[in-house]
This record gives sequence, structure tokens and C-alpha cells, in this order.
Amino acid sequence: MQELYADVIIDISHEAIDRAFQYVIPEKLVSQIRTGCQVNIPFGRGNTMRTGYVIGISDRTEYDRTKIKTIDSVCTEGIAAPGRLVALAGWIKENYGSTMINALQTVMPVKKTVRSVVVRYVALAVDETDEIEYKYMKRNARAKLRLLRTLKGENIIPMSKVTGELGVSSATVKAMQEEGVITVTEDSCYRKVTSDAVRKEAFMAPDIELNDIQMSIINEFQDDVDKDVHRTYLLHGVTGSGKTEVYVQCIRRVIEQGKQAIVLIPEIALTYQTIKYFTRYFGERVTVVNSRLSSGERYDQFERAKKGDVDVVIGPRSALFTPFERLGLIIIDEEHESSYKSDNPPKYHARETAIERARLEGASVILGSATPSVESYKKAMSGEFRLWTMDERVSDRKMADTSIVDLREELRRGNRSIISDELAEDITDRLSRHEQIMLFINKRGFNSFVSCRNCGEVVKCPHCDVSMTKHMASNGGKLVCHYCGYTVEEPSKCPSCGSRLIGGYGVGTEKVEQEINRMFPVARTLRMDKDTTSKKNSHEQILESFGRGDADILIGTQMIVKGHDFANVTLVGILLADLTLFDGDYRAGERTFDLLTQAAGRAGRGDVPGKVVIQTYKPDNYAIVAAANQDYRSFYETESAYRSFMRYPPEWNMLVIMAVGEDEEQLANTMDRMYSHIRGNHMNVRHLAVIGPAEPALAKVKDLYRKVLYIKHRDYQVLVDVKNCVEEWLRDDETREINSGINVFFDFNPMNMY
DNA sequence: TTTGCACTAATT
DNA sequence: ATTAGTGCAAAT
Repeated sequence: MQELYADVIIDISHEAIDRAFQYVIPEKLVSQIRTGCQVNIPFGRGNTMRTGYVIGISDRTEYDRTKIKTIDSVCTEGIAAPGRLVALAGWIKENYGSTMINALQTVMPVKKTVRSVVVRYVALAVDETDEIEYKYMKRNARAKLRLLRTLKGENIIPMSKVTGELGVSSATVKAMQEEGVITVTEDSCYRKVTSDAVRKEAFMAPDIELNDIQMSIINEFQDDVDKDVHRTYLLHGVTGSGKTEVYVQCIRRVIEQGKQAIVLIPEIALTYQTIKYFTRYFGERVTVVNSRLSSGERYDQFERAKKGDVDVVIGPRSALFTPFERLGLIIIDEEHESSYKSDNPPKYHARETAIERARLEGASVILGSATPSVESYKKAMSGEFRLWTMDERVSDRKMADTSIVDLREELRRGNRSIISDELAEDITDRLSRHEQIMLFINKRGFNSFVSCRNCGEVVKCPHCDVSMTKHMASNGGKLVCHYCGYTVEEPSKCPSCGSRLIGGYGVGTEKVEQEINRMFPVARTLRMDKDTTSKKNSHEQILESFGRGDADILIGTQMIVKGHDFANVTLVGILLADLTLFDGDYRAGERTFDLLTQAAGRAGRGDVPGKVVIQTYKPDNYAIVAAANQDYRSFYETESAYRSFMRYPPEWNMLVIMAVGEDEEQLANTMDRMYSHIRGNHMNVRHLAVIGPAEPALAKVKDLYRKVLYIKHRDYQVLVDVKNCVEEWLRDDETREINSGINVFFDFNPMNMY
């Protein structure tokens, strides 16, 4: 019989061995070992027993057979949840393309980094040091002596100082520890994640009366839960229709069954408000993970979850991997958000991954959005997802009035400013009534580019092949690259032809603020974009300040649209709705629709009806018109027809293979070879489109050249086959030599075009 | 020549 | 992370 081999990731947190090692699977263990198993294996020169995770099984060796050792045993009390998470990691690796290590690290609660939080201290273990000091001097044990003398003066010092400043190796410390001269102590700290203020409101939820739609949805969910039926539900609810209340009630049903729930929300929505809402219902049985937690703190939360100390975990994408023992429900709020797609490998989508995890563990999934992704809505239409629709606002509040302003018309009338006459009039009106205004423009900076009117040259970043954005500083203009952060002083004459006719074009948030201050000197303005929110908490501070009424007008990029709700905002101005339309990728229409719908949803949440002014050069565009009418269905019909006509997702699937390298010529060579290899291996696959190699819109970032191949096919699995084929080709020794220094990434159904 | 120490390289 | 092997300098 053919001998089988297992790829094992050793449970040691060190970069150099953070890869798979092959082991022989002994015959008697063949039946027990599968991907995700935890095994004991001999490792290293001393063959010390260690644990590891089986991440793959194959029948061929990729290493000298005589040097392959044998698996000792299987860990029987295999921790169930992480075991399944390894299987999930395997699924991620297969479907999104990455190394297993990357996939494992994404999925597993990272022990590696938790170590960094454990602080180790070194202290003297003996009272009398003279004798030992003399002994070390005699033996010329310089490192030991150094440590001993330092300890004499300071009693206790952190390990980092010993290995760093003092230059004493860990081996020496260990030796001294064994001699009994010193002791090493570990100190790990647990920290509370939710603030005291939030905890004070635990279990204080008011009894909200549910409306009929909410009731029927919850009842249906209850029925399914009782029958142990697990599905994916798409909750399509307009802003203010009470989606969160539905989430809470569904979570309750799941907890009653003794199961746990994960709630995913976009990072930007992870605010004090959201946490408070859930804490009111679930008290200290709910916990929060977010990127501001150190990985150690996150590990603590994961451990609490695993032990069963909490029932609900709220967090961004990464919270999906909370190791609950009995997972019952995964909720993804604002499921259309692009932040659910990871932007580094493995580029997994949390929505699809959540559905897979739910399948593996027998749980349900609820996807919620006011503007569902075309992908999800299509599945809801086909019956793959159960569709729940809530199209009424909870307390009968009216939708805002919307007005589309044609900027071409405005220009013809001679208004060259950023603010149309209609919007200006509305602003004046709201200011006089002491109501608040939000102005939205999806570009930060002052001018979006700087060009020369003499020679037409646009100033580009020397590292990135992108035009540079002009920002205003106290000491004049600066040009900033939004991709790598490279900054230069604004040139006074054209760097290419020397002409003085050089100037900035295109409007950003800074320019808008200046213009507003000029037109409405009495108005107090606040600006919110990546530049004003770089500091910790500044995001919340700006929103809170605006909520208190410290300013009349809030100007910002999309982050203001996804922020809080303000009762006093009665006017929302979208200054240039088509900015997102010109992004040039197939999701541009969807992104525009989402942004506009959300922006419109900001107006008129209080008692006063709101108004939305959408300024655009394309007043007839379907996404803009549909958003103005708050008509999701009509948007979906048009968008979905366009997607299938153009062979884009979700009708078709798409794989982008990107290669990155310093040497442009070598890169081109690699991509040509890759193209031929794919073609050669998929000759019999009908309707497989292989496009490229092409230059992406950003052909160079941070001095690294990029080239892409686009692969399209109806069947996702075909794309996975292509990916596997390329991966195998990359592993080949001959190819590896030619491709050295080039990195290849895969992106399935990308969220941004390359 | 022996011994203890610091450092390196490799892990299937 | 662990450890066998290496070279070095002091001790015998």
C-alpha cells in the first residue's frame, strides 16, 4: 500500500520554522489522521516531542524520504473548536489562495503574539554572590558575570534588557537558572475590554415593542431554530427599520439553546453606541474584539469565549474566528461593506467564510444591510438565502426629500464654485434655523492633482505612478502621495517644462472647507477625513463634538456617512456623486449607490424632515437615480443585468493574479510564462477567459512594479483549479529560480480593481 | 590536553 | 524554540 505523508505545522512560534514539515503517517494511525488533527511529533536534532497541526495529507514526498520522521501519536483530547477552525483554514487556503501558514494564522487565536505580552523578569536567587562572582571570573564567563553584576545593583530586571542591552543570550540565562543563581518569573496581565461606563448599563435594555414585521421574522427564525434547521438569511432593511433589534432577539433564541453568537460589524461602526446596545441585553456575557486591542487582549477574549464565559462576541472581520464550542449564529451587519474582504493574503471574504464556518459547525447566518451586495441579493432571489425585507422605518419617520443637481447646468449658468445655487440656498436656510448640515466629498486633501497648463504634465509620485494630491499646511502647499505617504513641497514652477502656469485641480475636503468658510463666514465647520482622524479617538471626538452642536457643518469623506446619527442634521449635501463612478471597476456603480443611499439615510432622523442634495455631472446615471429614489430593487435589476452582460461577478467569477517585483523586465517575463502555463494546462476548459498580462491602474507602488492576469469563468471551482495550477508551477524548482524576488498574490472576485 | 562558554546553523 | 556542533581561550 502507498505510504502516506502529513504536512505538519509545528506549534512553535518562530518565523524560521513557521512552515509545513512532512512526516510519515504510521499505518496504525492512517484512519485517525486527517487535516486539522493535532499530533505529537519528534522535532529537531534532539527529537524532542512537540505538538503540531496536520494541514494536509499527500502520497508523495517533497523532501528526502530518508530524513522524514514518523508521527508519534494523535492528541486525543483534541480541542474541538480549533480543530474545526483548522479545517476552515484549509478551506480558506483552497478557495482564496495563500500559504497554509497564513491561513492558519488568520484563523487561529495567535499564541505567537500573546507571548510578547507575557513579560519575563530575571532576579537573583541567592543572597551571597561573591563566591559565584569569583567562580565566573576564574572561568572567564563574561556574559554570566555581566548579568550577575547588573542583578546585584538592580535586583530585578526585565528579560528584554538582559537579551538586548546586556547582550546575554537566552541559553546563558537558562544555564544560570539551572545553576540556581537566578530565577526567571513570568507576568501576564488580563485586562478588561469594556469600559466601566458600559458595564454599568448591563441588562438595562428597555422593553421595546416590536412591530409586526420584526415579530414575524423573529418567529420564523425561532421555528427554524426549534427544528434545528440552519440557513443563511438576508435581512434587507432600510436605515432605521430596526435591524439591530432583530439581531438581538435572534441571538436570544440561540442563547436559549445553549449556543453562542458572533456579530460582525464594519470596523468603522464599532463604536461605543453599538457596544452599549448589546451590553444592555447581554451584560458581561458579551465581549468585544477590535483592532485596537492588543493581540494578547484579543487572545484573552478568545479564551474566554472558548471556556464558555461569554455568549456573544462583537467585532470586525477577524472576530469571525472566535473559537466558540457551540456556535449557533453568525450575524454580519452591513454585509455589503468592502471591509469584510481581507486586503492581505489570504484575501478571504468574511461573508463567504462565515457561511462555510456555519456549515461546518451547524450554525445559522444572518446578513443584514440596507443596500445588500449584488452577490447576496442574487442568492436571495434564487432561494439560496432566505430573504427578509423590512422597508418601513420604525416610528413612521419619513424618508428625506432628494434633489439631483446637474452640475453641467450649473456651469452653463456661470456658477463655477463647488456649491450649487440650490445647495447654497439650503445651507443658508438651515444655518438660519440652527439646524446642522453634512457635506460629503469622497476625496481628501485640497486639490486631487497638480498639473501644468503649459505642457499638460501631471505631478506624479516618484515611487508609485499615481498623481499626487495637494494638501494645505500652515506653511503653504504640500504634495502627498495617498498610496505611500511620500510628501514634497508644492513646486512653484513645472518640474518638466519650467512654466509657472502650474496649479491644482480637482476638489478635496480641504478645498471644500475653505470654500464654505469663504461663502458662509458665520458657519462653524468641522472637517473629518483620514488627515484629521489619524490620532487615537479623534474619530469619536469629532463626531461627538458635532453631535453636541459645536459646529454647524461637518465636511468629510465617506467616514462621515458611516458614522453616527445626528438628530439635528436636516441637510446632507453630496458634492460630487460621480467621484466613485469613475473608479473604473465593475463595482463602481454599487459603491456609488451604497454611499449615496447611506448619505441620504443620514438626513432627517430626528423630528424634522430632511433633505438630500446630490450634485453630479451624470444626473441620469442609474445608480444615482436609484439612490435618490431610495429604490434598491431598480438598482439591483440594472446592476445585475450589467454584471452578467459584462461577465462580472456574481454571474461570472473572476480571479486576479498579481505579481510584484523590483525588476520590471523579469516581471514581464514571469507573467508571460504564467500565461502560457495556464493556457497550456486548461486547453480543454470551455469559456475560460485569460486576460493579460496587463498593467494594473497602479503599475508601481512603493518602487515595486505590478502586473496582473485576469481569469474569468462562470464556475468558481475552475478558478480554484487555475490557482492551484499556478501555485504548483510556482513551487517548481526551475520556475522558482527564474521567479526569485517576485511575489504572487491571488484575489478572487476583488473588491477593488487593479 | 581538557573544559566551559558563546555562538551558529538547522530543524521534515 | 531547541539543541548538537563549532571554535576559542583559560585552566590543568
